[in-house]
Amino acid sequence: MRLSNYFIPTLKEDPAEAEVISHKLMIRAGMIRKLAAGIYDYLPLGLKTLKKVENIVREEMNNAGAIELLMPSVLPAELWKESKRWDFYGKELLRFNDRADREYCLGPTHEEIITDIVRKEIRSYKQLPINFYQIQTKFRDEIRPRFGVMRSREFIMKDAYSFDATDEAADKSYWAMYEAYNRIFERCGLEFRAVLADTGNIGGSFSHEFMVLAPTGEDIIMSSTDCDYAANLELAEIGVSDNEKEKERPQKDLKPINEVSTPGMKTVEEVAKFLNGSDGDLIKTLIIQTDTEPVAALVRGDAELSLTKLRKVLGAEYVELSTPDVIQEVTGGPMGFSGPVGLKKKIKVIADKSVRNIQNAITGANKADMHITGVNPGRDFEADLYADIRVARDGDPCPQSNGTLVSTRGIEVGHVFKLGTKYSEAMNATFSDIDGKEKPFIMGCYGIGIGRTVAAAIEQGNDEAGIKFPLAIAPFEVTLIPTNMKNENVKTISDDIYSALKAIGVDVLIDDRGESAGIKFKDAELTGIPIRITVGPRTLENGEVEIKTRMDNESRNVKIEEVVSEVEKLLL
RNA sequence: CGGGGUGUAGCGCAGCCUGGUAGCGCACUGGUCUGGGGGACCAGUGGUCAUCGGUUCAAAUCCGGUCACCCCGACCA
Repeated sequence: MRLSNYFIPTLKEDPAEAEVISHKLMIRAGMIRKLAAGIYDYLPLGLKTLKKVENIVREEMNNAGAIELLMPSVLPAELWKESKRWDFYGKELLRFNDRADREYCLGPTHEEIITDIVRKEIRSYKQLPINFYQIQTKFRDEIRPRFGVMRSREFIMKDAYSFDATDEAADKSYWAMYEAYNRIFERCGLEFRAVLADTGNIGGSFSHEFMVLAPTGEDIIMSSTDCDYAANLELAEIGVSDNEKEKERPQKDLKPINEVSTPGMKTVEEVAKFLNGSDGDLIKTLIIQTDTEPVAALVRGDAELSLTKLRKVLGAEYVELSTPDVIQEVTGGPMGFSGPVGLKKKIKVIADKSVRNIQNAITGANKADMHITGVNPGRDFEADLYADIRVARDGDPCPQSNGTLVSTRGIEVGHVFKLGTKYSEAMNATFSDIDGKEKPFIMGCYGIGIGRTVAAAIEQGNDEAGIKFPLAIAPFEVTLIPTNMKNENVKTISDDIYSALKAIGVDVLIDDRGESAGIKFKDAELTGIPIRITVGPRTLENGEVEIKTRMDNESRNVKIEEVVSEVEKLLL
């Protein structure tokens, strides 16, 4: 490509609207422009990068046996009503009506649509397994889009859906995708990690997220120091700690319970300080609303309740913090003074396992401005269940080895789910099995955010000068810079090298603008093209040109005749 | 949806408090020089000051409504 015939509108200054580095750099490098909140134009350079990622994804999906198709992005309401997600998906689903007042939405994901295709077309177990995928624009009306294409409303996603006859076969499909994802992100040149994840409102039985490691990531990953255990913070399990192992806890000095006045003190810190205790001496009692009934969740004062873990423990669809009204009704006291002793209503009490061995704890008294000291689990109240319901922290024991958990930040670029029969049952999608019986398909779904992968690569690779793209997904492999377009020798040799590289299939951009060398260098660095060849009178005197690699910013001079073979070596 | 903020030339910003000539840097156009790190000089182009209304002799500036965008939070494949 000749830059004089191309379009890369770079910017010298950071755009005011951008906050994170990838967003700033994508705008500055002329890859994207914003059209509306969370909606972006991909300019040529951005599109080119996107296509590189898409091609890697497409190749690996095809290798893994998945079959590409394309579904519409405007979807009729009927299918969404069948799966009940028309009601459950909420405001993230952008809905509208056509001229005949029929209801539609813009597709945020396509489980319903693919299930409809499969139930109409696949009759027999003999046609299974089958895995369809597409690379397509999605729309999710995010509450708060941000960080450019990392969390946009309209975005390009690769989504795949597997259909199997048996649970074992479905597991096989799942792990095949898991492996394909590993290859995809490896080929993209990213540092990433697959971690256990929550299934969220897609539903299903288990899932992994593929996280690109970056300090600016929105997600927190807990991983073990001694084994390969890694999970999203919200559901990272906590191993049994030493003090939890002691079944025979010392029964000394159990104090009687005692009501004390704690005027106006609602937070753990305030109460602990007032009563000369530490945060860990408190048992925090949270009243949680579930699908069916309110429950009390107990965690140590220095810990944080994980709603995700609680939801799993309860087997509930939804859990959320109760409103003050419900708290008053259930506990008899106002918000901020709840405790497990003397609850007004008999409700289920779920305690974190770390609560069991707290002695002489402080809890709310279920009365305004009152707390109780000397509370002992087992003596003063009994939990219906002790379980792991708190959020893991750095240094917590690993659930699978003797290691400890450490936190890292990541950007979720892919997610694989084993769905089971959630959609096939809801939509009556069945096949005839070998025994002649109609059975629902066992499904899996697998997503990759294409644009987000590009942004994540930039978050991972950048410096003061701009982007450092991994070779595989860089918009161009090589940029060729003639430092002075008025110098005939420079021009001729540049053109020769350009033609030679093109002839062997190298994706090369020649900066044949009449700009000064400085501007060309700045743009080359900003756009992150991995290999830069500089042709200028200085090195030409010795019959040489300069080769510089963007990733390590190392440069050296090579003979003109050797440029092509040197580039070939770098591309290997 | 709650809290905060911003809208002035293509981009980044000043001017607003204290009402009276719309300004700076970059970019852009023409020219001369320069030619390995966003170069210099000369001459230019470009704005309904988001929008609607109010106050005033006079509004970018003061007041109110609306819209858009950004940040924090809750939320989130």
